[in-house]
Amino acid sequence: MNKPVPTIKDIAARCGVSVSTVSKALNPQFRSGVRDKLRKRILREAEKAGYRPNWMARAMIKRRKHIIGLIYSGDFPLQEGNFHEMVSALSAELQRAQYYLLFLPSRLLLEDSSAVFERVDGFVLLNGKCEKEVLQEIEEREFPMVVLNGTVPTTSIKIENDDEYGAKILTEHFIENRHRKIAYYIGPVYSEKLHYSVKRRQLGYEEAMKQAGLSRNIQIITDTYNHLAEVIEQGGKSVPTALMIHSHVLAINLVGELARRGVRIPQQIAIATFNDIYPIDHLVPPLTAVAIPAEEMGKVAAEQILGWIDTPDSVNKGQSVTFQPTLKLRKSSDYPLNPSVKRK
Amino acid sequence: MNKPVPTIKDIAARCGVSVSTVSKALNPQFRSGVRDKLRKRILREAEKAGYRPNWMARAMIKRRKHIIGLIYSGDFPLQEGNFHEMVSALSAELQRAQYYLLFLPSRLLLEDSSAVFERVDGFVLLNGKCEKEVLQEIEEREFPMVVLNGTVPTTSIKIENDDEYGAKILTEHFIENRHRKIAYYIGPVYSEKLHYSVKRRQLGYEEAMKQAGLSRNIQIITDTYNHLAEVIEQGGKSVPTALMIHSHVLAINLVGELARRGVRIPQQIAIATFNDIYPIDHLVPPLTAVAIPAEEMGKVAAEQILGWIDTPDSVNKGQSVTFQPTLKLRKSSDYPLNPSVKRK
DNA sequence: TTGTAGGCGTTATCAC
DNA sequence: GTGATAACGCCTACAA
Repeated sequence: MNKPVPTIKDIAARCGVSVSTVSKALNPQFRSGVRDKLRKRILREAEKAGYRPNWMARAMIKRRKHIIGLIYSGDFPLQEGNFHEMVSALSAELQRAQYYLLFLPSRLLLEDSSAVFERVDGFVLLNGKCEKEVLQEIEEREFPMVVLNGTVPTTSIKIENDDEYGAKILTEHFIENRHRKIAYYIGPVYSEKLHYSVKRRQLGYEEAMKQAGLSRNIQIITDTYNHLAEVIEQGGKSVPTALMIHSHVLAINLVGELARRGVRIPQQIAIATFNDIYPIDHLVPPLTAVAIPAEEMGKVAAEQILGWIDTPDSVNKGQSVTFQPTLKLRKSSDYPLNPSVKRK
Repeated sequence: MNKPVPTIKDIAARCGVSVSTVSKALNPQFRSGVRDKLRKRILREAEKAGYRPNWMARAMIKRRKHIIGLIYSGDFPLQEGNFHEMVSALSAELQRAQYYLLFLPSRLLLEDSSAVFERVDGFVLLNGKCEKEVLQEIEEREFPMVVLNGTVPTTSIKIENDDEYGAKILTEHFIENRHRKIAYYIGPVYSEKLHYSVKRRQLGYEEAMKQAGLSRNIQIITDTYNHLAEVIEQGGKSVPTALMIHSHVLAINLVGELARRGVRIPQQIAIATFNDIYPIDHLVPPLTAVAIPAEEMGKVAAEQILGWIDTPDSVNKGQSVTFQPTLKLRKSSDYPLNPSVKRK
């Protein structure tokens, strides 16, 4: 805590040169401007002394704080478990450029926005949830902002995941395995406002079904998982043979219930869901899932925000980078159905 | 983004005084040193111009970055849902002192600790999980650190929750309601390493049982929830009438299963658990739970770390502030048993 | 009570 | 290729 940190002055003194020479030697931007031999000597000396540039002094001159504000609002998205991977990749990538993340519950911005704006060079908005006033101020001030994994009415850069596509390839996977009675299970609908991903996935599902000529088999299920399990156990003509489940939480509950009833997965019912996160691959059987490239998304978010900060003029505001999710195939859906065989 | 921000110089010019006078007027530490009338004029002018002190310039002189590192390691504690409340309160309290939180996955510290140390005035360690090397370096450098809600071998200040006490008052609540067959349900034990709270809560439970002369009724259940529900449904002499459940996740699963089987809660079995978080009070029936004062803990963490930073000498290292949880009584345990009535 | 001047650690400008 | 010197915005002895 109290060790005297060597400054550029100390290094200069040790090498018998001036501070400006040391500064030039240290900053690679001045390719020339200092003799190669001298530069090496200075670098060695700096290394030896454990010199580290004082970022505050640097920030003051460059007007760069090297800090990005990570905004999130409301409760932590507990169920949306890709949060951790995304932010982890984001912070790792930022660190490579010596940038760090400031923790910003959006309330902080509501209360004293100036103090926040003063401290950051830009924002990453998590999950795309944010109060309107905050968004508006960011846009007005023309602050760099990247929206990570969410939809929000803004002209900032957006990093998105193609939910529709994910549902489509998942449905197609079932179709390839010769399933025809494929349903989309979204669980009981308690409120009018569904998470936007519910609709997106439905679109992909319906598109795949239509393309396969299965429009008439489109079925959206809103049962409780207990009841649905009962229905599946009893079987019958209208009971689906494959289930695309909206949330992994719902999937886990249903699988547990089916297991209790002795329903075999995937033989009696093939199952797959979204978000490839723990404990999905530890269930019996492990669950097939649409995985979003969370790390990649975090990384790209970092690149985008840094790009905007570095060259504000050449930034393409309002653009969105969309990622294609992939299918993690596991036991729960691994059962090619033979359509010629009648199922009870 | 590009508006010229007024500096102390501008204010000085407008008032026709020197910068140092403005500085004195602005900093309340110089109670005297400037005429009251002049100070007011300067303050008014500063207000009018929308002056805000440049925190970087200030930080450079004062050697305070006004930034606290929030360290967390490994995966996000999905199940430990008090995270959000704690951090929210922490950041709100820090903001009042113009301090902000830097997001620090502990990996960042492993990779380039100097860069991190340079940027913060102290640390808050979340959930008490952290790599040894990191902890060691923090201690060596004598950096202020507060451990929030976790046990960790360190000499820093700790903010803890008295888990043992929580289990005790919960058990006593059952006892007051004339239960005698009170069990502690911890769920299937998959690995050798149990979360430390499992043991802590067990201690509190056993103590309360002993004090009530119920030592012989102590029962730790490690069934799956499906099987336990079956046992409860069938009833019998050895089946408990009250259940303290270690995790709210387990509780939710069990309650769902019991409901499916038509077991009445709390009449047939009284239930209570830990962590008073969503959706515990939305279940049917709402669940009694031991609530930890998450917000209070976050707030105190802020106070402690700020105190350490402000007056490093007077800090009581190694101290721990322990909070008493409280019982949130709800329907799931609200059923005074009459011991004279034989239960099936 | 007020102002002057030096310094915090760095980078940028312009002489040499 | 190198080195004074002036910023950056603020704080704080110390002098007036």
